[in-house]
Amino acid sequence: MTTASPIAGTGFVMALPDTVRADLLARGKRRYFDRGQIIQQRGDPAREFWYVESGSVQIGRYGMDGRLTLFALIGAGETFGELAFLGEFPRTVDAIAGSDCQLIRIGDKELQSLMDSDPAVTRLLLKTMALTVQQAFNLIESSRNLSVPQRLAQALLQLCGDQQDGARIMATQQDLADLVGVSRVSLGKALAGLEAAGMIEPGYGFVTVRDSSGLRAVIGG
Amino acid sequence: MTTASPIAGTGFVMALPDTVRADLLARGKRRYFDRGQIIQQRGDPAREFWYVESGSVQIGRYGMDGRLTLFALIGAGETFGELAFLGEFPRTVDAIAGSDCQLIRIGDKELQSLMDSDPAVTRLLLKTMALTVQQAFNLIESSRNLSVPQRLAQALLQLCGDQQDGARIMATQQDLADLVGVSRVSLGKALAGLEAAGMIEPGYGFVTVRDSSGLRAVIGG
DNA sequence: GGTCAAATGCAAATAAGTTATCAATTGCAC
DNA sequence: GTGCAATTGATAACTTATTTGCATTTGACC
Repeated sequence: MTTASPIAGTGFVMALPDTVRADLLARGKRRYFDRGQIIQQRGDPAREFWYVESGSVQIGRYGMDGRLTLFALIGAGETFGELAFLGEFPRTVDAIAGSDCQLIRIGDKELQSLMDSDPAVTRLLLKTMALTVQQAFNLIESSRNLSVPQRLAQALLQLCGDQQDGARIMATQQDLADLVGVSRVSLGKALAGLEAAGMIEPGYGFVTVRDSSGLRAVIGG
Repeated sequence: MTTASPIAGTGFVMALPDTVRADLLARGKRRYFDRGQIIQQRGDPAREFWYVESGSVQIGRYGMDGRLTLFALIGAGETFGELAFLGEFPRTVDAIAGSDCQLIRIGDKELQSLMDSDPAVTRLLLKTMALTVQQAFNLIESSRNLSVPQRLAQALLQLCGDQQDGARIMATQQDLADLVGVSRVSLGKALAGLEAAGMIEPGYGFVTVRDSSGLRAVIGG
């Protein structure tokens, strides 16, 4: 599973110095969640944030009508939940395990230890959060000005991260539809279009990226 | 002019302790911008952020095709530009004076002095940014799940802030359309709907809010 | 008060996306 | 292999919003 999130998930931990990161991962408490299990809900007190060691997590909001507004698919190596934690307010988004997954909990104690081992951590957090806001702006802008195929291309590129062509994105069409913010029907059409252009190959529960530069071209023009 | 921004503008300065704020406002350097004048552009180095003393500022992105994606209308008492400044990256949004306005510049020196006079400022900044992200999420969610009249009601409520009924929002229908993210035609229809319900009165270059609780009801159901 | 640009109002044609169904396919568990 | 649930494919009616073009109104300025 290789994912890089559009927003809400960050490479904060990845950006840490090697020794600091190793120390964190060695000492952090691991927790396991089964697919579909709720990790956090809106309104919960934010006593920690999470590092995803394996598996994937869906970040979004489940409306009272069952509607899902998905903000991000968080993959291995990324963190989530630092916003409410650092902002000291209750969770404003729901998090659900997208697959069986293994997380490392970072609470006050661990964060303090992090800050002690590297004074630049505070600065890094600030930057990380500023970046998150920018990505949120990008999401708003693209949802207003780009067509569905363009937004899909954008989402696919973000999900396959730095991977070269051939990356397999583990997400159903419904997942992608929720992420892009359209119906499954519309997403299916967009997928078919990109497939016809030879840029991707849809599978059962996954999508394989064949021509990432082609996807970039779709967004551009 | 009374505006409270949907996102990108914050009450950071307003949240400061009285004496600290007074000190900042007394010592900060004022700059004046004429309506339509460019305050900052994407790509500019971010050497400061701004406090709006009077007037209003439009925050958004002007696409190469002339399209505008408006993220916020910043009014008096709010700040903007802290994201790129604190994140230490170039501006990612354009800022244009929405009316003749008077700003106070806060650069490294002023921020340092702020932090010296109140150690809680860093924490406050972090919270401020986390809140901004939440507001961005709200914007994304509502643009996906709410109808145009609902989004318009939401935008109007945010723009009139804590004002009681009777608040006059200085914004053209085109401004509102850019902010809500729809065409002027669609916005006009939504406005007409709210007017028919007696909640607002459209004017020439402004909108008067007559029944803010009615607007809230529109969003809710 | 006359002029002019900005802002608003209006209508038809067009485009885009959604909802609601139902059928076909895939892959896992037994 | 056989069931079975999850996923994908496909279609049609419907709703919503956009685009385009032009007419009208408003308010500032001379």
